[in-house]
Amino acid sequence: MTEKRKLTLKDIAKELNISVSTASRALKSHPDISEETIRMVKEFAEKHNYVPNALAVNFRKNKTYNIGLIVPELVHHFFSTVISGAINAAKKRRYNVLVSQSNDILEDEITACRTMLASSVDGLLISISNETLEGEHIKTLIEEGKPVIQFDKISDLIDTPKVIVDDFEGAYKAVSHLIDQGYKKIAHIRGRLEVKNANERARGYKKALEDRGLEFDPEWVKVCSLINEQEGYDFAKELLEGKNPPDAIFCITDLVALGVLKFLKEKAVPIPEEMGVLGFSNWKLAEIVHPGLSSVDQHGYFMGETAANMLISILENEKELVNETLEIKTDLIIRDSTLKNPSIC
Amino acid sequence: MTEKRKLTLKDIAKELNISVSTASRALKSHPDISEETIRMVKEFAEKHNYVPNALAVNFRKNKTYNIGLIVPELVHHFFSTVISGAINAAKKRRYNVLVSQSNDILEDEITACRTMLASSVDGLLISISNETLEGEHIKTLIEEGKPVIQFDKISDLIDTPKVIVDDFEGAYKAVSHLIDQGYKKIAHIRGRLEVKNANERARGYKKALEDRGLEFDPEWVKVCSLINEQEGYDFAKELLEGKNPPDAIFCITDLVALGVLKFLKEKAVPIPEEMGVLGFSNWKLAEIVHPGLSSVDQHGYFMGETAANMLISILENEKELVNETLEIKTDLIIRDSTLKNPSIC
DNA sequence: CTGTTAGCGCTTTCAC
DNA sequence: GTGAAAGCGCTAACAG
Repeated sequence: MTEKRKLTLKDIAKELNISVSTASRALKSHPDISEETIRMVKEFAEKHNYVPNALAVNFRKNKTYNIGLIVPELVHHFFSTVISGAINAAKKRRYNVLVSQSNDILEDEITACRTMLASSVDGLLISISNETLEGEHIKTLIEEGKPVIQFDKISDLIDTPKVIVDDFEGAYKAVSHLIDQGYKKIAHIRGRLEVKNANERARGYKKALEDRGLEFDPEWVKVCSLINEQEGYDFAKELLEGKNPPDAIFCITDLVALGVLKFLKEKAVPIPEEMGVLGFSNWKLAEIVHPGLSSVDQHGYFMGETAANMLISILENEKELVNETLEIKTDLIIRDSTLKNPSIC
Repeated sequence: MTEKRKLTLKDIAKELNISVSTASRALKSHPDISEETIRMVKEFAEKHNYVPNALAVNFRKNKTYNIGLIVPELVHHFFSTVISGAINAAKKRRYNVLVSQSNDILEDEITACRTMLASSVDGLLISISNETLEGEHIKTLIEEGKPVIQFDKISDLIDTPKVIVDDFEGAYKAVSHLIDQGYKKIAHIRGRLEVKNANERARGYKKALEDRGLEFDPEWVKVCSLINEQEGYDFAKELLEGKNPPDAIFCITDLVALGVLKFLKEKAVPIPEEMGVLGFSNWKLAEIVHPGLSSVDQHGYFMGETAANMLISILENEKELVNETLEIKTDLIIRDSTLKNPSIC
């Protein structure tokens, strides 16, 4: 590194025979300073390529213009979409985003929070790990005066503003659509019992069945733990080979639905005629797979933007910190995997 | 925000009737300080939950322990994998990563670089946009004393250390595999002519054909611009309907290969028997799609780790800044889409 | 309109 | 072993 010593205000002041404070004010076009001095200083600064020392400014102002963002997994279509939205929103307001991942491990999440704090972000956006409950590490951040906003995977035990997807409504819409299409025996491959999003989706599923007076068989609810393709495949097998096989399967996420599709294709079950399949998240793969997978879009990009803007508004004191919860509505994306009866759509 | 005033060294010093410098040194177990003072200070700090003011430390040391990372696109399997690797590697060495994206737009990349500089990262990892050529904005960073490392999408006009994938070798191995499988007329749907990675892959393709004395027809080379599924679909159509249809297609990336597969399935061309299809990048979808898509794995996670470690080594002065280029070898992942002749594998 | 001064919190040299 | 003091670069209150 050439490490060309950087020009400071002091240098400018000395060079122009003015004081440091005058130079500082001139660069900000402070009203006290004469037009001429301002011009002179700015010209000099421009010419010598003066860049204020950000570290010093941050220190002085006690602000970094960095916000932290922690997700369970980075290589994940939904989360990377959220990150993308958050970064773009932050960029517009001259904030940078420090990204970290917990790998769904509490220990890693705690470390990430600590490093964030140490490298002094002004605030934090977090989607918690499956293992997080009380979130002492998050409360610590808040106590240190760093505002925190939770998004997507949240804990109600941690009192912060929240941006979430309306999972209940998404599931309700999805299952209602299956019913509209004429499916009568709808199964649900759900997520873990301790995870809020999974519970909300399951609740939406149940409610839709109830509201429409459809049969419900507890055997139709399967609980994933890893939430991967293999589980989808295995549960599809279990469901189809059970005593009371369903005629549609609503899956906690697209990846699981993919496993279901795979099993059905192997068994040559016609989709959507004899079995409807519906996913959640509307990943790229839902569009790509064959037949196209109907899914619930969670608007991840918008979620990222919203959470970032919320945080920045708080940081800029545009807005008081109230622990509101913002629910983002989902969109049902209908594709071939549930279009048994296209006319009804 | 409650903004509980933070404990400073001065507070500790006053409380314990020692000087600030002693307190500072004690916390670092400086050899000059007596065991007892060290114990006392540490105990007090622990008890009162002292956290050093990172801003002040950074300012003093002229170092932030943040590194910047700019990619063309965040919602992209390969890049998010790289980011994941970089973040995890950085975390191990107590660095944080500031992530930004250029959307493949030069203007956005310049802005990102500027904001990075302003929020004072210690160094930068960058994969440039398709529009970047001279990279004045990157040179500026280097002049400001911030080391930069280019990865994946690089420009030889910008003199920095680089971490890249051995695209030539990857393509060469891929095409050689097709030849081994008995394919004789191998087409290539390639990327843009101005993009280095695309050229390297095309070079590998050509070389493999030459080395094995296979036919080459210029009609077999199609140039993508958007590099998406639709282009794959369209070019597959063109190729199959051409005068001299190929019996295998090597695609610049998995997404394009997916379009090819789609067309072939529609036309009921048996894969791999009558047409081999090979992708590049080994995205999740290659594994998921049916039939499984053979692809070239670029080891994105390792690339991210490598680039981050390289940068941090420079920042920590463990290593001189030499503008070496590190080439990561690819792995050919063979799946059903090219397994015409499994015995040979 | 401009300069002087103090200080942000921490590290580090130098002196005792 | 410990303390005093200077200073990193910038901002801002206060004084003229």
